[in-house]
Amino acid sequence: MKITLKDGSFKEYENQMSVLDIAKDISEGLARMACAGEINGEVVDLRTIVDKDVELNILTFNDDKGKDAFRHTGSHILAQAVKRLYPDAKCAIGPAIENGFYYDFDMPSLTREDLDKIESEMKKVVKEDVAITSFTLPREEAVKFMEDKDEPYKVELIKDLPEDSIISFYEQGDFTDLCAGPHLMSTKPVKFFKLTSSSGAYWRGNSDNKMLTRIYGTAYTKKADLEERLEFLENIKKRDHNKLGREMGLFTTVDVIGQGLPLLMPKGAAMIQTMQRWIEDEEEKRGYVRTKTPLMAKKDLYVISDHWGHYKEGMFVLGDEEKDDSEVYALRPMTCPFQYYVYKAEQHSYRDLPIRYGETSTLFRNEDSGEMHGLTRVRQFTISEGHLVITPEQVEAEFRGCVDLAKYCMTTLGVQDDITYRLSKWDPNNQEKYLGNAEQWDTVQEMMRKMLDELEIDYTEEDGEAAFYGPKLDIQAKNVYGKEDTMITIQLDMFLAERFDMYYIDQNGEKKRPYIIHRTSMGCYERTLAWLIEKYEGAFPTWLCSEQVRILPISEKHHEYASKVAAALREEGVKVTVDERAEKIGYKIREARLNKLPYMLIIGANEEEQGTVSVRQRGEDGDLGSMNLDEFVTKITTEIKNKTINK
RNA sequence: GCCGACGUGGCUCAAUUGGCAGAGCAGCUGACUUGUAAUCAGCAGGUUAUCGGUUCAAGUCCGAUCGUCGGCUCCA
Repeated sequence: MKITLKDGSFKEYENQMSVLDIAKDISEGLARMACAGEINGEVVDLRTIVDKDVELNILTFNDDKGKDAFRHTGSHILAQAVKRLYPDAKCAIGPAIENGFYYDFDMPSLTREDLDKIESEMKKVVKEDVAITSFTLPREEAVKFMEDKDEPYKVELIKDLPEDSIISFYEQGDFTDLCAGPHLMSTKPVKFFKLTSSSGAYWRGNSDNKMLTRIYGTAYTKKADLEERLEFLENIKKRDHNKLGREMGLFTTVDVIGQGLPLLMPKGAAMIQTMQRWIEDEEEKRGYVRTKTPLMAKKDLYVISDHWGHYKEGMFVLGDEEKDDSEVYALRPMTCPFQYYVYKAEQHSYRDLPIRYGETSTLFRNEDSGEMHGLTRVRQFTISEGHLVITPEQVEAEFRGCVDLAKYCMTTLGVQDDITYRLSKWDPNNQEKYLGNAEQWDTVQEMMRKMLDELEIDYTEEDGEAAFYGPKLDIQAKNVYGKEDTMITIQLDMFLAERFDMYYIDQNGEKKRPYIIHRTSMGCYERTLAWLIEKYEGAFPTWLCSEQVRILPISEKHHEYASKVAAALREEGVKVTVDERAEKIGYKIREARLNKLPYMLIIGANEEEQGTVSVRQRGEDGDLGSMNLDEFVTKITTEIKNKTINK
């Protein structure tokens, strides 16, 4: 047989061989590093026997899939250690994940001390160099096998597989697990690992099921890599918006005000106001008209839109349905129907369309108590929400316009490389969650896919992420911990116009249903602020800073000139303060640097005499030397006007 | 909502494991009038998240509530 390798070279063998043996034949070094194989693009075990011509790639820890195999073995070592220490624990599942692995057990919750003990036991397992072997059983015997071991979760998993399945197992010493593999040949290579945390997790990710105990860990082939990872985890805490944003005085929370209700402090509010003014002006340039609609409405409105049916639990409802149904109101969780009634207040011709409504819109959503997080998941938030009422012919151009605006926003904020696009589709296996039928969904999803392809946008597709009234293009970003959030959304809605009886009069004088695009330009301002804090570690682009320049007079003698400089800058719209405290210049500079201000102007006798300012930029080597005042004013106003992203 | 950890001046942390709540930074007052990352001195700041319990005695032990965090579930 002929084995073609990744580099194009090939090897010929007379007899069948395992992937590992082929690796050994290539080099002993490669065999030592091998975690798995890849045959014709499919991941296989090192034990897999090759008996015909194939393309073969040996995967090591340097390959993502090799990493997964390595860490998957890590999760089995964890399970073996847990079963030794807690024989009553029942195993559920234990996959490799990005940056590590986890394993779910049905067992009492664990403390950090427990994790340390498990870690020590894992070290023993590794040291024992336990050989890992695999075997298969027919489904029925596999069920019996796991029943005998009293592993009910495994039994359930096997029973879910087709009747005629051959079930594969991996065995390492006193531990055997149901597992599709691949795995390393022994426990020995998994030397450098750490159990990072434990938490609760529902069996099969369903909140109706029992909560299991999940243990998270990570593993590396080199000690230095593990240390680097742990150090990284320690360091990102410093950028966490929830810590840094509070430290910097951007926002705070108060127990008696309540969960998910952050207070934006003057510095944070100033930043959000800057973004809001920018977006509102930009939208106006792009043909948006503004509405200002109520923050609450009678429940009847939400009944028409069917939000009442889908999300009543998530709304802040005022009044008592039992007592007097006509007096039941709810704080608005979205703006759509309000803007629809703005549309409906007048009759529209096809000539009026597209109509682009925008509103800086404060919304209220009664999120579950465990969901709230800093500024990213809150109960009251503000988005630049918009609804485009359009004819079917305009869908493509308007969708393109929305994407363009979104991209413009991301680029201006300097985060264009940190985002991914997701086409959020309905869940065909859960149709009752959505309006309309399969045919309608297929049509509109296909329409979106086509538009995205034409725009050459690289996107993923995901089932079950759509709104109940239509598919979405979601622009996603990850926070410092790698957790993903939606920053911007563009949604194609094919049902609500019908429900609200919206129409326009076409060329023939007939009533027609418009399409509606729901979209945000700046998603949630709070969430965007959080994202910027983490992205820039608090050192924001100048145009976004609540304090762009701080003037530092050397002594009291220069206060007058300092105020003159401040006035000149303020006149040009620069956000400037003067530090008039009787402190040494070194002290003032230190503080301004810790505050991550973009510019400091140091002012003393020299500057006053020559009508200059001594400019210091944020960062190391920030000293820009002496500049004429006019020169600096031009520099900073240009920077602000151009929304320059300075490093 | 579920599992777990945590909650001490504005911030960061102490309090010898149940025995007088304390320090640094920040703040205020005064002196110093300063040239590119911390001048000195003094003052003030607390019902230890809240409520209840155990105890001669509670920041410390127990319970409830509120909040924060790590996850799960959810996210129009």
